[in-house]
Amino acid sequence: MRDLSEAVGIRPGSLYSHISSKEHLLLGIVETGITSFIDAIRPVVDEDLPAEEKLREALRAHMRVLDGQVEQTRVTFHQWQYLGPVNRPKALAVREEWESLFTRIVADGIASGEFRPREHFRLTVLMIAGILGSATEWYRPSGRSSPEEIADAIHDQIVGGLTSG
Amino acid sequence: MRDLSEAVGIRPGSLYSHISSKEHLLLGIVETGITSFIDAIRPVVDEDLPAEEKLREALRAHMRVLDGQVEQTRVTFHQWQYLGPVNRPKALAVREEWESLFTRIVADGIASGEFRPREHFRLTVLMIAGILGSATEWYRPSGRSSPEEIADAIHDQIVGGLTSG
DNA sequence: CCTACCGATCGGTAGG
DNA sequence: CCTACCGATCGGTAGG
Repeated sequence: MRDLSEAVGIRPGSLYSHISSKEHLLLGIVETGITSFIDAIRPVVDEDLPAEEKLREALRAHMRVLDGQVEQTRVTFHQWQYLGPVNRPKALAVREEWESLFTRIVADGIASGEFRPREHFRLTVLMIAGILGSATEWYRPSGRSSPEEIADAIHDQIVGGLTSG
Repeated sequence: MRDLSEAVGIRPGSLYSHISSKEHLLLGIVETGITSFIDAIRPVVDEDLPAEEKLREALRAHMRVLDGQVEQTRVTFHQWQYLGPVNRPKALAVREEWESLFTRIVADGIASGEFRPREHFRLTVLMIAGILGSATEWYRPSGRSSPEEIADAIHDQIVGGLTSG
């Protein structure tokens, strides 16, 4: 909180006329962080597109948002676990809403026959979420690959695998 | 450190006749943690097997080690970032050694023609690492799926993708 | 391994 | 938004 107050140019104690507690501030960062991903991806999910295209556009939307807020996303994806028993469930609820968007894309794709049926279908979603979560760590906005290039490489890997394409 | 001392049944200050500092203790946990994965996976990489089989066995080895030490692995994969500038590079070096095992499997598979060539080949390794890192969060040893089942589902997804198999 | 303690830092508040 | 401060907790040490 001292670092924070210095960054915004006020005294440590004065922060508390803007926020109610350190933890509530963290919750806010996490909630608005995930919400920005949800807002970017949901329109894609609602579109009338083949599942494969939907997944590609959803991944692109994700990477574009990440590109614009890497630091907040690092907090969003990894620091919610330090919330207390009152606020952690709130953060988890929003996170599950985000995950459910990918669940819908994959489930619809299987239902329509575009994707092959999978025994551990929930695992596929966990893997996509895991890849995007880890991308938060290694993605650099200043890197040589654009958000879209990275998104398409992820898409290609998830859809085509190592053998086909 | 107070929690820790209580858990082992000695006074807080007495910990320091066993360890030199809190951070050095963390480094030890991280280093031995990753090393146990490396030790389990390296023999597989050195075997004479098709790349696809190598990847399957490496993933199984990983999930078996994870199954035996979930808590230590959570520290290993996520808490090394809290090490200072002196010790973080040491932890990163071991982590990169772990990652390099998967790099070799994928690179060999591409070289032998078993896997299709990929533009962003390093990305594939980052995705595998990301999936295994996230598995640390959702894997439950008491769950209905064995380590091998999970490993094979991950293998199936990475190799076959969503469409072929 | 214990007793006793240190200085630093933490989130947060009272009163203006 | 500031001054001034609180009690709690932190990693760690001296001396036995």
